[in-house]
Amino acid sequence: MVPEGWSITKLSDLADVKRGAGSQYLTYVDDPDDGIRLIRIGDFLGDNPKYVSHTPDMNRFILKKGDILIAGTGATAGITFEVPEHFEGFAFSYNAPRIRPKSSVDKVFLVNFLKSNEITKQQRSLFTGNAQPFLDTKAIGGFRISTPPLPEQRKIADILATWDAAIEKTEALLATAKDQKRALMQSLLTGKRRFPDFEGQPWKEVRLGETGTTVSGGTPDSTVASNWDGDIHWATPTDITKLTSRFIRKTARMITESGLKGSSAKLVPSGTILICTRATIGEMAIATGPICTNQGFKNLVLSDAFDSDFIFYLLQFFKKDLIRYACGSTFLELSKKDFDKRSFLMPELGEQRRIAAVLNDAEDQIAEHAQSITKLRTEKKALMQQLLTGKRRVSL
DNA sequence: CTCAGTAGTGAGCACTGCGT
DNA sequence: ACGCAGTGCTCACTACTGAG
Repeated sequence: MVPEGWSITKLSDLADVKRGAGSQYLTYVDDPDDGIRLIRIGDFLGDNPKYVSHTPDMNRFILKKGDILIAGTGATAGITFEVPEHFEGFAFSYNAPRIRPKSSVDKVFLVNFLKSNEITKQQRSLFTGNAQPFLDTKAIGGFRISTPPLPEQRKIADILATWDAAIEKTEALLATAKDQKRALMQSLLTGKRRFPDFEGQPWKEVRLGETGTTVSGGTPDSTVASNWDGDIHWATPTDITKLTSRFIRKTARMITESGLKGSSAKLVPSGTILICTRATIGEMAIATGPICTNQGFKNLVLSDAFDSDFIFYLLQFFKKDLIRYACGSTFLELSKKDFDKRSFLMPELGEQRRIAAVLNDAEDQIAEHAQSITKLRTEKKALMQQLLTGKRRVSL
């Protein structure tokens, strides 16, 4: 159903679609000064700069403000990326085709449409390639965009832009909150700043092994079905890296009583700190209930003299010191012996709790902002669905 | 015949599961 | 605790195709 006054246009009529520089054009250089930056799919989400020499051939592959890039292959094929201002003048790679909007379409409207469900639905059927999904320029140019007249496009773009602005503002608040937490950790966990009630009380050097019991984990035999899908939480490092808070409440896989008994996995109580010590080193979480882990962990079951939140923040702050002692050729691993030996200066329980309370507040602030961002994103998505399909019309 | 664009494959990397 | 096997992902090489 096309809303009244709208038309369906192929992307190639609204924008110029070109693949970027293939390997035959690329000469990589080590020194950024010797060339220009090449933007690849990996640069959409994180910075992974690579530089190529700026030969005359490369002039065709230079990004301009307002360009949109799309992942042309791989698992992320189809996701789009707006070229930020500071990417202007960079080159783009063969696997990251460029979409350059023409003047007949509102750029912001188009960007939003390309990010909407309307496009992802179409894309799946357009992928070619057996081993890996591949989007050729013809397929990209064939994306069907339903467009209202320009004034309506602009109005929709304006509305969505205000949501983007709100998201950006909250992201800035989140960044500030994170900075503040870092500063608090720096001053409170090193004893640089003390609370008046505790001033003068010395901190003691404590080995991790002395804070409680260190328990490792294991994997039940995966060929025995009766070991799995029980009601005991069993964590792998992936469960930890996916967390958005310091607490772990559930795990992707669950094991049974017999799986627990038949393996070296051991159940640890609520309040235990689970620390990844294999491949991923230093990621950690606090258990909110009985849980066990695979062998990639050292789990710290604390004695009464230690506050789990405090120890969590302390280890998080001194993560680098844990990583430094990890060794291994295939991948890094921190042994139980080395883990237990690491020592840190710690105050008495009362001061631990006081410090933890301040850091918990800072963490709550961060979580609050992160939640607002998620909420704003969800709301924007719902709004996009309505506005970009013409289900909700704007008044001009 | 040449070359730009296209399609497919595999190298290489990072990570985790699991046997020893 | 150690290291191999397997998986998933991105990047880049290479061969093919068709236009000029």
